[in-house]
Parts: sequence; C-alpha cells; structure tokens
Amino acid sequence: MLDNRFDPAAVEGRIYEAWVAADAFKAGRADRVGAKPYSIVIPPPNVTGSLHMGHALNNTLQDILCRLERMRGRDVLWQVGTDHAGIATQMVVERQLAERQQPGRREMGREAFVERVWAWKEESGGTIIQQLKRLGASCDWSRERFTMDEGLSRAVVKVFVQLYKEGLIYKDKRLVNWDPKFQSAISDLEVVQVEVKGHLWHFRYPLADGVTYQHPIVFDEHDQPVEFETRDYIVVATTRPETMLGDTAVAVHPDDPRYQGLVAAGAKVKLPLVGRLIPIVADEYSDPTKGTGAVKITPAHDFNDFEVGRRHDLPMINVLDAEARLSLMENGDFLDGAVPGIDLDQVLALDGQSREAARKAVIALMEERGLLDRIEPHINMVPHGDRSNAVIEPWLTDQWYVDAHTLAQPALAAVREGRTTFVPKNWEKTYFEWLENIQPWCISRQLWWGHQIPAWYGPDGTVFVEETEEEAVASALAHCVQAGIITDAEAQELAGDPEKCAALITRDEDVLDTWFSSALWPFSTLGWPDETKELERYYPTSVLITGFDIIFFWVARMMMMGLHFMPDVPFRDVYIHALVRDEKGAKMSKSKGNVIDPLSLIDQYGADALRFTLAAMAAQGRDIKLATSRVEGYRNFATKLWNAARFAEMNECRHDPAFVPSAVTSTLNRWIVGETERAAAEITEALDAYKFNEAAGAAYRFVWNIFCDWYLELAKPVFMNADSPWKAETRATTAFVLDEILKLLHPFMPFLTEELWHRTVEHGRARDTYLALAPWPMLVGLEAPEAEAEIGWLIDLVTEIRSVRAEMNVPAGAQLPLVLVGASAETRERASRWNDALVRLARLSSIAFADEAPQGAVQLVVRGETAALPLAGVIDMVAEAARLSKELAKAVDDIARVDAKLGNPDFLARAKEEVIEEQRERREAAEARAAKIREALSRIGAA
RNA sequence: GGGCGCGUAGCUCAGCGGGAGAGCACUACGUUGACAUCGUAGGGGUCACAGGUUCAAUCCCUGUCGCGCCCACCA
Repeated sequence: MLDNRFDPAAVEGRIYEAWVAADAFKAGRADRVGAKPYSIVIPPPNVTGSLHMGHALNNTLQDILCRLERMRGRDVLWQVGTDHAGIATQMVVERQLAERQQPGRREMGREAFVERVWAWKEESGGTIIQQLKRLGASCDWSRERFTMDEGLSRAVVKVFVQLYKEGLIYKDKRLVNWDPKFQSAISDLEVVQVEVKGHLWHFRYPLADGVTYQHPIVFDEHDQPVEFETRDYIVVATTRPETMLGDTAVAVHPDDPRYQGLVAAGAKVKLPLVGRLIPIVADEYSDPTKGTGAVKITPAHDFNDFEVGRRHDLPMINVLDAEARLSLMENGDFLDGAVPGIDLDQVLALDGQSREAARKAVIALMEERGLLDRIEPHINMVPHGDRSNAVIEPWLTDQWYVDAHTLAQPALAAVREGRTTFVPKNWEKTYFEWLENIQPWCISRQLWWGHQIPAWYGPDGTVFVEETEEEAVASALAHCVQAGIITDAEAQELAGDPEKCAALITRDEDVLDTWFSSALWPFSTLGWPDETKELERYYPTSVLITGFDIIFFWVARMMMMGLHFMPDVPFRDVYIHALVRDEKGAKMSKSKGNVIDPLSLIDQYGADALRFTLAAMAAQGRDIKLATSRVEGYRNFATKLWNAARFAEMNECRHDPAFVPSAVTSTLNRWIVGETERAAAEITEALDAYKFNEAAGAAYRFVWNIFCDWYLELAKPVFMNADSPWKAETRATTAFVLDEILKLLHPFMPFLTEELWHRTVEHGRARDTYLALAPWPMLVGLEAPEAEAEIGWLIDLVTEIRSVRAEMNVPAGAQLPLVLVGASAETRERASRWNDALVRLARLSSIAFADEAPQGAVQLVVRGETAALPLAGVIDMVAEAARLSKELAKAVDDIARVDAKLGNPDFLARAKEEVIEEQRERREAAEARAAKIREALSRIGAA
C-alpha cells in the first residue's frame, strides 16, 4: 500500500543507483544495436563548479530529451565530463595554499604546483558530478571525460600542431588584454566593459622650437570661428594621464583646419615631463568634434593608438610592467629623442608606482608646470577581467593567435545553409554578427594549469611546433645544421644523448585558453584523433543545449573546430535556453545574495518538482524568473499523481498485459483512451519542437484536469458498485492510462514515475523492466467522438449544477433533486446511464424528467436543454431572477457581437468560410441559450 | 553607436490575427471512502501608450514611453 505522499529524499538515491546498476544510461546497449543513435554532449561544467540554477535548467532540458529518445528506442549517448577551467581552478588552489599558509605557486615551482592541482581535482573536483546525479541526469557515466585527461590532451596537441602547420595558428607581438592580477593575457571575450565615473584631464603639450598657431576660441551661430588666440601648445584630453609618459605622437584629423598648418610644417610637440620630441600626425582616427580634435597617441597602451602607431610607424614605448606598475627604465627607448637638459628626477622617482598612484603624481606634476588645462567629469567604459575583476591593461606582448576569421567562414556557411539550426532562430543573427566581425583569438595564457603549448625554441630562437618533444628535437637539430649553428657531426653526437638534446630546446611556458580544448569537445570526447566507432556512430551530435551567454565562447568555436577537423558539423540543432533569474528578474549572483540553490530546492521539494518547474517555465526566448511558489505548486502536482496511483492501487487497478486500448467498450473508458492519445500526441509534438513548457503544460493538464478531476471521479461509481459490468475493464483502463502517464511524465519527473512504475505491480509480480527504458506512448486511432460528446455533456451538466449551487448558496452538504426538462431521448438515456455519477458529483438526491420546469425551481441551460433544481421555499426568487438576467445578458451580448460581424458585408465577403460558419454556429447556440433562459425567467414570473 | 528581447489578473508567466489563460496569492463553502501538498465555486485584466494595415488586432507594421540583455576602441 502506497503512503499518501511521495517522499523524494527516501527514494531518489536508491532509484538513481538502480538505473546505473542496470546500465540504463549506457550508450551502445545490446538492446539498441540496430537503433538510430541520438547524442548530446554536455556543456562540461568547471571541475571547480557546484550546481547552480543555470546548470539545473540546462541539464534538465538535456535529460528530458535524452530520456524521451531513450524511451523511443534510440541508442542514446549523453556524453558527460568536466572542464579543467584554467584560471578558475588555478585560483582555487592558490587560494587554498594561501589559506593554509603553505608556500605559494611560484615558490613551489611549476611541476609541484601542477601536481598539487591534480591532487585537488582528484579530491574535490567531482562535486558537480554528484550533484548532476541528484538532479537525475541520465548521462553515460562510464564515458566521463575531463578536458585534461590523456586522450583529450592528445587531441588538443594534434589540433594545435595541425593548425600551426596550416598557418592558422601563429605567434604575434601586439597589444593584448593583459590581466595584471593573473598576469596573463586573456581573450576579448573575457573582458567586460564597466562604466566608471572618472575624469577627462586636458593637458597642454607645448610645441617644440617656439612654433605657434591660431586656435579658434569663439564661434558664430554657424559654428564658424570668429575669434582666435595664438597658442604655443596643443591641448589633448585623456582619461589615463599616467600613460602619457609613453606617448609617441599627437594625432589630428587630416581635414581639421586648425592643425593642417602644423602638420604641413612638420611641427613637433615636446612631451611634457619627459622631453621627448614627438610628431603631430594626421590620422582619420582623430575626431575633430571631440575635445580639441587633437589626441595623444600611446601605441603601447591603447588599442586604437596601437593602430595609429602602426600606420605612422611610431615607436611603441611600454611604460608599465606585468603588474601594471610604472616601469620606465625597463625599456631603453623611454628617453629616445628626449631633448637634453630636462630634469627627469621627479618622473623617474615614480618608477614602480601603481597605475593609480602614478596617475595622481603625473597630474600633480603637470599642474605644477602649469600644463593642466582643465578637468572634466567623465563617464567611461573601463575594461575589467571577467574573472579577476581587475582593470585590464592593453599590453604589448608575444602571444599565440588563432586565425579565427578563416575558420569562421565554414562555420558561417553551415548555419546559413541550414546544416545546423538554432532554436530559437533569432540567435542565428547573433552568431552571424559575431563571426562576421571576428578578431584573431588570443589562445595563450601565462598560467600553469592547462594544456602547455607544444612549441619549443631552439638556440637561435626559432620555434618548433611538434606533437612531441622528440619531434621538436629532431626538427631543431635539422634546423641547427641547416643554419650552420652546429655541424652534422655534432648533430649526430647530440642525437645520441637525450639529455643534451633536451637542453638544446626550451618549451614555451604558456598554456592554452581553456576554451581551446572545449572547442574540440564534440569529437575529442568520442576518441578523436583515433577513428573510433563512437566517433563514427555519434558524430555529429543531435543537439546542443546551452545558454546564450556562451554562444561566442563555445558554440561558435565548436562549429569552427568541428568543421575544420571533422567532415560534418558538430551538432544538427543548437537549442539556446534562457537565463534563470531570481523572482524579481535580477541575475543571480553571489554578491547580490539572491542565489537560489537548486540543491536546497531538491532537498525541500524533490528533484522532480524542480525539474518540472524549470521545464514548465522554459518558454523560448524568455528568461526564467524563478519563484519558489512555482516549485511548490509542481511538488503538489507530484503528490497529486502519487495519490492517483494510490487510488488505482486501492481499487485493484493492475497492469494487464493483455489489455488492448482500442478494444474498450464503455463510454468512459473509450473517452479516456482517446484523451490519452491526444495528450501523448501533444506532449510528443511539443518536445520535438523543443517547446518544453508546452509539453509540461499539456502533461499537467491531462493528469490533473482530465484524468484526476474527471476520469477517476467518474470511475468511482464503477469501482464502488459491486455489480458493475464495467469494473474489470475500468480497472484495466485505469492501470493502462496510469502507465501511459508515467511514461509521458518520465522525462520530466524521472524519480517519482520510476518509483510508481515499480510500486504499481502487474498481476501478482513486480515489474522486471525500468520505466527509463520503457517504450514511449505511440497511440493511434483511439479517439471516440461520441464518447467525447457524452462525457462532455456530463462534465458541463455537473459543472453547471455546481456553479448554480454555489451561486444560490445551497449548503454544500444538501442533496437536491434534478429535473431534466423536455429532455430528448438521448439525454434521458445519458442521464440514466450516468445516474450514480451525477448524484455523486453534483450532490443530487434524485433525477427526474418533466415536460415543464417545476414552480420555483432554479433553471439552467446545458447544451441547449434545460435542467431544473426545484428549490421552492429554499431559494430567493429575486436572486434567481437576477442570476438568470445576468446569464441572459451575457447571451444577448454575445449575439449582438456576432451579429455585428455577420451583418458586415465585408466580413461575409472576405473572411474564411469556416470562420463565418463558426460565427453562425455561435449565434445559433447563443440564441438557443437565450431562448431557454427567457423561458426560465417567464416561468418564475420575472420576465 | 549597433543588435536582440520584454511590457497581458496582486505576483510569476503562457498565448499571439477571429469568443482573454495557467500557477501562486485572494474570497466563500467543504471531515464527498486517492489526495487539505486536497475539492467545489468565485472575484480580479481599456492585453504599456498612440497611429496604421485588415472584414477583424492583445497578436502584424510604425512611432512613443518604460525595462532588460548583448556587441562596439572612442580621447
């Protein structure tokens, strides 16, 4: 006997273990040998991660699809694994070392540190995997991978080497986004622009050699200059005063009349504080409408200035170090071109200061020298590292880049040609937009945790990119001989001595961006570069389920890599889901303290309730604002289903293997199997279109509002009547429909349904199958229109009577006689067939027939016929008249509205035939209803 | 500056060319032999605003207002 509620905590763990023990989630099961494969790769969570609401949504949706397809008989592979998450993981371990007051990363040295990170990973890296299991995720755990495990690392090296040899990976010295906290380069995508209130400092840069020019200061109404002053300086504005020490030019627009003379004359500016003479260059980058139209150029510390510098062949003077401290003497060219006799002491004293301190000092020095023109408040966008939150410094370094532009072309074509489809479609625009304007992808990171770049440098600095150190040595030897660095004989000798060989070359210290290995995920996890049978069978994957926030980071890059290294796209569909926000719509974040922990919701309401909630709210193209009241509501839904099963159990409704739904004979049973077919079709169709919310809604309505509210209620008289001829059939039908419900709900609520599947036994024995592997409902030909009409009438009649009772304040317990007025033969038959149910559900004492409604009765109209509840003396006739009048008004209003349409010749001429017909029918029904109500009114003498 | 999306019942959200819906909350009633994590009934909305297209607009188009997100190098 089932308890009266479902206890998720007591059941979930046991069920999950049973699934795993039964290999239910394994790809390539023996019973699926000839089946069509269905595959999904999980967006690998960070090893450092723990399950948050976004994961819960993402994995619930994947699990729904995997479970659906598994039940449809497909050979499902849900490829699972975790990401090594370079920066995040390194940070966690470094923090741990600091907390335990152990030696830091640099003190330990690279090898020991990396070992330490691996130890951490083995010990605590699996948290999120356990949490995925709690959610019920049906991943194939036997195939779990890690982006840094041996196989995947091999794929990474192979890809890097091949791309390098194809010229699609190269090393370049240019400005990168430098994170001074991590002391590593990061990619454009890892930089977030943050609005910061700051200032715009206007500095006077004196012209060299006593040059002067006329600068306009007063303008007329046509913006024409009318008054000038003679200046021996140019005013430039900056948000970053400290970088002026690295200025190598002042740029003005070529068409700017104010400065054309200076440019033509080749005038120079004497850079304040430093004394370097720097040119005034004409460049389109300068905007004449901004500030003074003259802009200082610091090629080594600003992306735009870098480009200007390249165009004009300006020196690039780096004035900052890796920690973004002022570093003036590091680069010998700081004073190149400085005029003699300048007192540099004050400036050089700033060496080693932080950016912020240097800024203040520079401003002070400028002010001291009378060169601070003015200060304006200014709001600017300051780049920050998305993980470190440190202000990013554009910094000149050697880094490795991927030629993303070239790789993007096939990725663009694949989506344009529909070989991969985004759902919802509008994300394709975002994808196109980004790929069309893609910049070189900086893939090197100055970290230790990650895939070390397979590049080695020879004694002359030549780079050798090879899959192994041996190959690199061989290349280096060959190169050295060719370049005359060593002789053939020396090379021969070296080759025989591994130690000396290794000393010949040094490996690049950098590691790859974590997303580099993630980009290979759809094929690296399947065994690439080996030609495995998994690769053959499960690539391309069926669908990728992910959030829009990683379309650029991950989806686009998987498309690029997949198309370059494999013969086909990595996935057929890309379903982009929304962000889970808090109740008020704010992004959940630790700092805001508005994070809802999915695990605590699972503890509180069960995994099924959480999953159902997320599915029910996963409407396409809209963020999910999660309210716990919703989770509670769906927990109640689980309880409802549980109790329906309990009711079935109490009434001995057991699965009958011989049951054939199309063979049922009672109206009630024919109706419910038809409804089941309809619900199954609706749910299936919605899931096929990735409309999770519609599928969940359809399942919810069917279970609660059809099966529980009506079918089971109407079946009660059958079960209670010892002699009912329909008892056996109704028991079998109930069991059948319940089974179908369990199947239909299983993708959404796997634990509850699996538990019920085993608790609702077949005749005398436990089930030997798992619901997770049971066949998905494929019902056809069960719809029964007459049964539907009859049950529909019954439902309407009961509902109408209940409504009237409530409205007339009839005590809930009171049983009333029902009189069907002028009933047709069909109605009489129906009424007697459903006598018990009507009495029970509408709380009647008797059902009688009459040609006229009794005096003083409440009258109601159901499907064109009148029914009366004689309540003489009990009811207030005035109230009844008012009630009927209100009903009449509604009907009359309806008629008027329809008439307005039908009376419109344009409507008749242009509307679709079925729409017109529908309106006619509606008018007829309303008219009939109005007539009946009028009759009723006249009967009580209130007409 | 460019792009995307959203403003529908008190709250959270569906719907999206032809009669305004759900869950929660609210009100009234209910010890009906599965379920009070329940049942029955009910109240509550000029579907942001203004134009336009259409026989017909919450739904399509344009604009306005409000909100959110993404991208972008603006001194």
